[in-house]
Amino acid sequence: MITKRTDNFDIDQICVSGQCFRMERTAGGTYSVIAGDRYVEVAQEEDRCTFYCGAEEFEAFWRDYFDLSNDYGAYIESIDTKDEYLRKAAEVGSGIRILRQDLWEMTASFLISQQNNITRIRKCISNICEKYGEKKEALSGSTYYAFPRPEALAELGEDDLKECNLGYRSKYVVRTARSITSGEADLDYIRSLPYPEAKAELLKLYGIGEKVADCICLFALHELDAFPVDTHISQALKRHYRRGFPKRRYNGYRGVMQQYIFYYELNGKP
DNA sequence: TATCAGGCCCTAG
DNA sequence: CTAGGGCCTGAT
Repeated sequence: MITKRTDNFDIDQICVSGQCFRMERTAGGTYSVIAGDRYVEVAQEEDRCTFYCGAEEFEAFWRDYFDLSNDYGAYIESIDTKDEYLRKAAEVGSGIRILRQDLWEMTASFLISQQNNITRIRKCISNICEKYGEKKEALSGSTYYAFPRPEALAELGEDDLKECNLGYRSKYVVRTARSITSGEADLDYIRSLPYPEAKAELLKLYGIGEKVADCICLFALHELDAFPVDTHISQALKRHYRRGFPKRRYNGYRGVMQQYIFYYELNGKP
């Protein structure tokens, strides 16, 4: 295990922010995090976090995963002092980080997320992992399931994932998995592209529209300019930004502001 | 019973 | 190009 001082980092806020679906509070008050085929537990007290993994693994993977080398205080300080709504939202969600998650896992996860609620999204993903993912054992001895590779889902029938409660999204996931294994879509290539081109490639996949593509860009490709607009964000923007959200002001990190607003709308209000 | 939840696809006009 | 119906499923 390794303990780090962490500013503007709140593991609970990250957990409920809705960008990751395989992080949860454990009985012991720590958080379990599954990313691809990796697993770690995190405990936080104030501004000190303990990661239950070796120092090498922390440096090689989890530091980047949690975006710990980035200065979110600077993002928050840049907010327009006259924009009380955004300042409040950022204050409430100041511990949020934009994680660097796996591209395939985010693609499948946000295909599932559409017209769906977070509780059920988590359930769907957990079902898929248990049915098609590799069973693994953590250092602590607890077992978990890795997220299945595209190959494992590509061979299914289009409706087979309905058994995992995906409903009509089943064919979206299966067809997209097939596009990837067939080489029709190349995730390594997409990863190498700048934001607009990467988004355009993602939009070619069956079941991926504007909102889902932006979520994938933000949470997997770490394109901080991606600004996913869902029903909640859309309503918040109408209420607080009649003349449109000042995207220009936050050029380069608009997606961070989107997350503060999203978190505030869903979890921040009394 | 109807509506909605972190949309997208497809078809008409 | 824009509007609108249909789609799985569970919660309210």
